[in-house]
Amino acid sequence: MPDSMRQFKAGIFQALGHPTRVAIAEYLSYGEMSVGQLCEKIGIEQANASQHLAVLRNKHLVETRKEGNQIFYRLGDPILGEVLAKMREYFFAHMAEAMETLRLEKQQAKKAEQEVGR
Amino acid sequence: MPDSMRQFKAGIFQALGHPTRVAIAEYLSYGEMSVGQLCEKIGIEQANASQHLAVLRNKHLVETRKEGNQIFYRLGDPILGEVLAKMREYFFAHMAEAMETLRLEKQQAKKAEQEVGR
DNA sequence: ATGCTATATTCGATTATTCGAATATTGGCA
DNA sequence: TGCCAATATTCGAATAATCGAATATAGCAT
Repeated sequence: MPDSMRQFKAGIFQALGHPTRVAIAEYLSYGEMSVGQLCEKIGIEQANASQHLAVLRNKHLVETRKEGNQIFYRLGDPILGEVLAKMREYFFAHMAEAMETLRLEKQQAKKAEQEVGR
Repeated sequence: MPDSMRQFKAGIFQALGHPTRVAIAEYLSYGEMSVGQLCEKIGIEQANASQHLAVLRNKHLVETRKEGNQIFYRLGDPILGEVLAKMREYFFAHMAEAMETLRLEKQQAKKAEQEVGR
């Protein structure tokens, strides 16, 4: 496995390595959506959505369709939906640990805050 | 899907979002390996390997076993191997495009270098 | 043309990742 | 005990990712 392939795969993982982009990918795995719809569902600002969509576009993970004023996004390959499904499977298998991880991270964030404020 | 779950998933993708860590995960998907073996196979320095392994450990993606002087790593859950397999599938389906993406990125990197040097 | 709506891009400040170098830890062995 | 090999951690500098604000573009209606 040459390094160029690893770079390619890592690039895809990295593109999915942000909560907002996971949310986008999951919504799109159920069907296409306009940018506005994604913003509303996820609860993010338009510019921010565009930026995250640009990341996904640059890796060719999503494709677009123009309809009048708006742009509809969809997953570029259903395999990505399967990857997300695998991750869901993993998530449920590790639910408890997941919660623990998140708790610890939140706790550490709080501690760091305190240290700054002190 | 609450945001905490997305954070958890994104954290895992992000952990896999580096070529070296993809390499580590792929080697481990075939069986356990000591740190030294990983270093040799991948061609990285010991300290660097330890840092990347720490990232994977923090997300509980790998587990360890001590044997005398050395520490053997393995994937924490075979589902991860399946995720990697899906990615391999994706990779082969998009081989040509993958090469193009990498070419473009390399090209842009070169351009950025020139601009700095200028 | 003007204006309006949806989306994209650029900019700058902040924060997070990454690497190598140096240092620490741990286990076995003389 | 002292030493060596394997692994981990810390530190600092360089690079990359993130966000909001501002600005740009494109399509449609009047």
